[in-house]
Amino acid sequence: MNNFKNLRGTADLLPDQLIKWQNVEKIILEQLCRSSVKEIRTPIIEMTELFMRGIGEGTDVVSKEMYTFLDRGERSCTLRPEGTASVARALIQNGISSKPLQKLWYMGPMFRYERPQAGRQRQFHQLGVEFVGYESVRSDIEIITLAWDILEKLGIKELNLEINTLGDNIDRSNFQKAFLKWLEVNKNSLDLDSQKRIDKNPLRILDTKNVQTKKILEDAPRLFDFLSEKSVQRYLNIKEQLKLLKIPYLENFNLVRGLDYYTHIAFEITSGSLGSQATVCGGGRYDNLVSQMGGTETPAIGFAIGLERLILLSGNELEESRETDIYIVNKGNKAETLAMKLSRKLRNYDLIAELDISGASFSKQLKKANKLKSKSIIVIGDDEALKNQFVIRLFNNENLKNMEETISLDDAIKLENWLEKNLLLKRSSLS
RNA sequence: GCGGGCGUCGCCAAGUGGUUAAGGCAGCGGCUUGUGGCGCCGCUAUUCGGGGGUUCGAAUCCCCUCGCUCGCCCCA
Repeated sequence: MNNFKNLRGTADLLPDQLIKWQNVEKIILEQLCRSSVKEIRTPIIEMTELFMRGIGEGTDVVSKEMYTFLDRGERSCTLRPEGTASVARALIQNGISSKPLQKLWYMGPMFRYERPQAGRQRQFHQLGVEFVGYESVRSDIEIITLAWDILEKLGIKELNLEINTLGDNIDRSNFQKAFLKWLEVNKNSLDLDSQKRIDKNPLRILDTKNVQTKKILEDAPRLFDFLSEKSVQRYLNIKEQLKLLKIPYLENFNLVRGLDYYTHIAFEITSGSLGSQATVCGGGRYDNLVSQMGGTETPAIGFAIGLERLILLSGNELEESRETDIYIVNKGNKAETLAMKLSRKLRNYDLIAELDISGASFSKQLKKANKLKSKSIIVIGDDEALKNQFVIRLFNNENLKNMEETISLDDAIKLENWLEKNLLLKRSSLS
């Protein structure tokens, strides 16, 4: 067993699985298109510095999960762990002030160096959507609605939307001061993990999973009490609009999220049926990221959906692929040439026409057609080829001996009539 | 980084110290070289993740190692 294997935490996606992926992606893309969100593609590797500054050095993602290496020029490079920082970089670099309002999406692989487990891999895929330049509450709502609708269009049930607000920078630093004071007093009652976070990233202590710490935190100062009037109003406004749109949500004051750049609204959509990796979508507002990275002051909001988890949640009705319309059985020199010409012709009708190129016997080719559940077959041997003809026949299991028809290669009308009658080909698609 | 579980054919899977390692699915060939469902017949692991040890003898016991998987942390 000295064969090659894929790297830990990576996965091959085989043709059978990809049917579902493609169907899911198609539904997503349609919804994005209808919402007038445009695609952006950025490189999957960036200089390490970008993520350290963009995401924050104190975050878990940066401090212990980055897939980082030196390239041949000794530059530190990192496989992107998420998309937002790259998008911000790309916009700044390409002149954000000339296009101050942009609704963007991207889809592709992301990398996080962690121990893999159910619903978590080192290479995984995300759909990300970013509304850049938008600061209104309506853009918050539009983003949440878009995420919600995509999940709904995919037929996913039993989802929970959790929301929280983190306020703006000033709110947060006011809270942090008070919180740190409280932490000093209560430090020793916290679990070890949380103690370590006091210096690195105190906010994250809020969403600890440690039951003991959770209980103690109940007496800690609350971020919400430190919000300015304006921030509170903003949050109340969001809740009101969600109610108007009948999008159910839960408030979770401990929802902090792992990336440093969030401000105001933060949200997650989770599903109980995903096991311990419950989050399928996470997002929030990041009004300071662009300016922090050297761009002009630009508010923005976005979310990311984990595609692997999404696939896990979507129903198996999405596993069905388009069936073969016509399987072309052919053998013999003349027949093979004719079959090639014919297959190209048929594909112009937007039919799935599979040309058998195995060279196997007629019997084998027919068995293959049967296994593929092809709706119809065409048979061409040299006998037919000599007369420039082929035999076409419906191919279903109820009637073994279906009526077949012999058609001349040049008789387009007869062929089209047959296709229209038997394969429900629409006249309008004929060319 | 830390815990638990598991590694027998492409996939599922029996075997738990004794001559040739069940079976099913898939694949290939045939019955039927030019006409498909079903059926029947045959083929497909000198080898049990890898290495070492114990033993007359190991897939089965011991040690090491690698891999997978689930959970913790965190996230998509």
